Amino acid sequence: MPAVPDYLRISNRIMTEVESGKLKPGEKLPSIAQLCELHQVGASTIRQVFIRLEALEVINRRQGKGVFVTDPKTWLRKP
Amino acid sequence: MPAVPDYLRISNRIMTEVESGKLKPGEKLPSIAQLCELHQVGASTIRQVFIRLEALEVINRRQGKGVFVTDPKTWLRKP
DNA sequence: CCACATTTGTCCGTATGTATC
DNA sequence: AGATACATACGGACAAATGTG
Repeated sequence: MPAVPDYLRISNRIMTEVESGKLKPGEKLPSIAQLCELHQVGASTIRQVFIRLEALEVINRRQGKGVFVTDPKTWLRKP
Repeated sequence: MPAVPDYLRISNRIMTEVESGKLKPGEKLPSIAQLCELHQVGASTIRQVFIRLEALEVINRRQGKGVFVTDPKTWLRKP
């Protein structure tokens, strides 16, 4: 078993990319299908990523439109 | 379709029960099988609940042992 | 208005692995 | 060894919102 499961690895990677400026607030993430292809995982795994990132307020999901990145300043994190 | 999906409804319910004292910090949640029975959902839905609650640091999952509640004071929330 | 494609949303069942008791 | 319980991932089915023509 991997030390870090896919859904956590991908979540952390996305958060890092936003913090580094590679992904900017307001920007739309690739579609689920594209993320599946990119990370070589199933759609259900991407869904776990989204549930986690949404809980932390890192992303904003809009049915039919896409998934958008928020500003790191609004993320939920430890004090 | 329900205004609030199962995984959110159940997540919120658990958080409310901890805040109200019905569930105490350190306490073990019912098993996945029991939660499925209790809420009449599949195990995959309970998993979504756990992923969300873990992101918010409301629970602590320990493989083979169980899922334990944390103290509301340590939860991630909006300032 | 309608038809269609795209995209996200939700839920389920199953297979397999790993830790604990 | 066996039972229990959590962990991860996958694929399928259907719903709902959006945009385009």
